[in-house]
Amino acid sequence: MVMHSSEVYASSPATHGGALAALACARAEKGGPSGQRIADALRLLGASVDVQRRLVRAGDTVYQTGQRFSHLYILNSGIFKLLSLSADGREQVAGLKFRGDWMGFAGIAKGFYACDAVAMDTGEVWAVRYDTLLAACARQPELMMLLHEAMSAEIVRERESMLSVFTLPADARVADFISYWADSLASRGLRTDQITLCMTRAEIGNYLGLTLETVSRALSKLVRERLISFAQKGRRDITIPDMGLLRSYAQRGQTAAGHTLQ
Amino acid sequence: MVMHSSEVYASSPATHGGALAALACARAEKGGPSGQRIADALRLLGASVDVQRRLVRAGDTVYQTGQRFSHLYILNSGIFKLLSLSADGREQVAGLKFRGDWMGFAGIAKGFYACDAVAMDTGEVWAVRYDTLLAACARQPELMMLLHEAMSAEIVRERESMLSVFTLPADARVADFISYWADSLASRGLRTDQITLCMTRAEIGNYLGLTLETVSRALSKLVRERLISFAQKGRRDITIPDMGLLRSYAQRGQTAAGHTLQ
DNA sequence: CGATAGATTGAGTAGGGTCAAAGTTTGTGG
DNA sequence: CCACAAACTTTGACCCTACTCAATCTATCG
Repeated sequence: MVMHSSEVYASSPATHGGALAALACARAEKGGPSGQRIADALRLLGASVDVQRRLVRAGDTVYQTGQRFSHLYILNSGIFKLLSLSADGREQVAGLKFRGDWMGFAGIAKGFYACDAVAMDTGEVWAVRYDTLLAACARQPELMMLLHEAMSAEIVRERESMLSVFTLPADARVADFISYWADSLASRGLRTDQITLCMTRAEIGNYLGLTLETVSRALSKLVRERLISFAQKGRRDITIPDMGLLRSYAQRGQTAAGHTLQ
Repeated sequence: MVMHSSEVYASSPATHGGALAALACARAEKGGPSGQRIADALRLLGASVDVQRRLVRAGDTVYQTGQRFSHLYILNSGIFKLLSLSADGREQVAGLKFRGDWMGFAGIAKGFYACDAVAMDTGEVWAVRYDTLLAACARQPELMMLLHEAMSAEIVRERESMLSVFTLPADARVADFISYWADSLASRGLRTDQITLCMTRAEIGNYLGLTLETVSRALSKLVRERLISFAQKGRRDITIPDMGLLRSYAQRGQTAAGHTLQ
C-alpha cells in the first residue's frame, strides 16, 4: 500500500484555522495510538443509536446480495469479506473489513445490498437501522461526520486497490496485499508479528485479480526472497521479518510495469 | 427545528424498511425520464445551501491533490476527470464525472484532496462548503440522504469498474467503457447517438489499466465488428449503431477470462 | 505549410493464465 | 486415534494476451 503519512504531516497541523477541517484532519490520522480512534468511534456510535450486537463465526453471513437494504453494520471484532455476486453466478471478493469498518454502504444508493457480507473469523457485528442512524446524525453532527468519514475512507481504499491492480505486477500485488493486511491490523492495535490470512489462495487471487496459481507462486517467491515466512505447520500463518522491506518491494513494481500516462 | 425531522424518521414503520427505504428505493431507480432525478437533486441542493457557481473550460482544475479539503463540488454540466497523482509523479485517471456527480469525497477522510479534478469540457461546477453542507444536512434529512446516496453511488461505481477490470479482456473492457459513457449520458437525458470521448487513447488506457496501443487496437476491432463507428473526420466522435450489441459484447468476456473463485 | 501531439499498425516478447499432476492439510466417521 | 476423503496448495509445462518498441500516418494549430 502506498503510504500517505508523509503527506499527512506535510499539511502541518499548527497553521490550520477552521474547527471543522481541523477535526477532519485529526480524524484522518490513521489509527493513532493502537486504534484509539476506532474505539472512540464505536463508543460514540453505541452511545448515540440503538445497536443490535451479534456474535458471528467463520462462514456466517450478515446480509446477502439482493436483500432489501435496511441496516448498516459496523464490525466490532473479527474479519469479514464482501462477496459481490454477479448475475451469471461468479463471485468476486469486493472488499475486506476489519474492526471499526462499516458494511452495507453500497445498499444506500441501490436500495438493496450489493454483496454478501461473510465472516471469516469469529467476531462481533453491530447492526444499526439506517433510518434511525439518519435521525441520530441530524441530532449529532459528530456522528454524521463519523459516517461520512467511513464512506469516504471506503472510496479512498477502493481507489488505492485500483491503483495497485493497474500498476503492480503479480508479486508486488501480493506483497502489497500482505502489507495492507498487516497495516489494517496494526492501525487497530492488533498484533502483526504473526498474521493469519484467513483466505484461500483462490480468494486472495480473486480479490487481487490473479489466479490461485499465481498467488501461490508469488508467495513462494516472497518466501524465497525472505520478505515473508510461513509458520512451521501450515501455510496460512505468515511472519513478516521487516515490514519496510516488504512495503518497498510492493512499490518497486510501479516502475517495472507500464501504464504510464503519455 | 431539528426535532421535527428526527421525529419523522423515528416514527417510520418498523416492518421492513418503511417510508425511508421506500424513498431510497425510488431514488435508486436510475435517471428516470431523462435525468429528472438529477435536476431535482440540483434544485434541492441549490435551495438548501449556498453554492458558488463556476464556469469551467477544458483543462481547468477545480481542486488539486494535497490541497486542504474544504468544499465538495457538484457538476452541473460538462465532464470532469479525477486524476490521482501518486508520490512518484505518475498519473492515474481515477474517475469520470458527469452532470449531477459529486467530487471531492475522498477528501473527507484524508483532510486534503486525493486527486486533481480537471474539466475535459466546458461546463459549470457548484462548490459547497463542507461544513455548511453538514449543517444544512442536519436541518434537512433529504439533503443528507442525497449526499449519502451520492457517496454510496461512487462506491458502487468503483466496485463495478473493479469487476470489469478483473473479468474482462481488453476489447470487452473498452466496449464496457464506451457503454458506460453512453449510459452516463443517457441517464442524464443527453444525446447518445453521437458521443465524443474527450480523452486521448493514453487517458482511456490509463483509466482502464491498458496501454494506449491496446486501446487503439480494441477500438479498431470494435469498428471492424461494426459495434461502433467513427465520425467521418477525426476519431474522437463515436456512433453506436446498437447499444444492446455493444453491451452484450462487453459482458461476453466474463466467460472467456478466468479469475473464477475456485 | 511545417511542427507537434495524437493515433494506428506491425513485430517481437514476457507475464501471467490454463491445464495437469503431485503433495499437504483439515475434517469426519469408524 | 487412525484412516480416508475432500479441500487446498504447490509446482511444472505450455500458450496467449497484452505490453514494448518502433515506424508511419493523421489531425490541429501556430
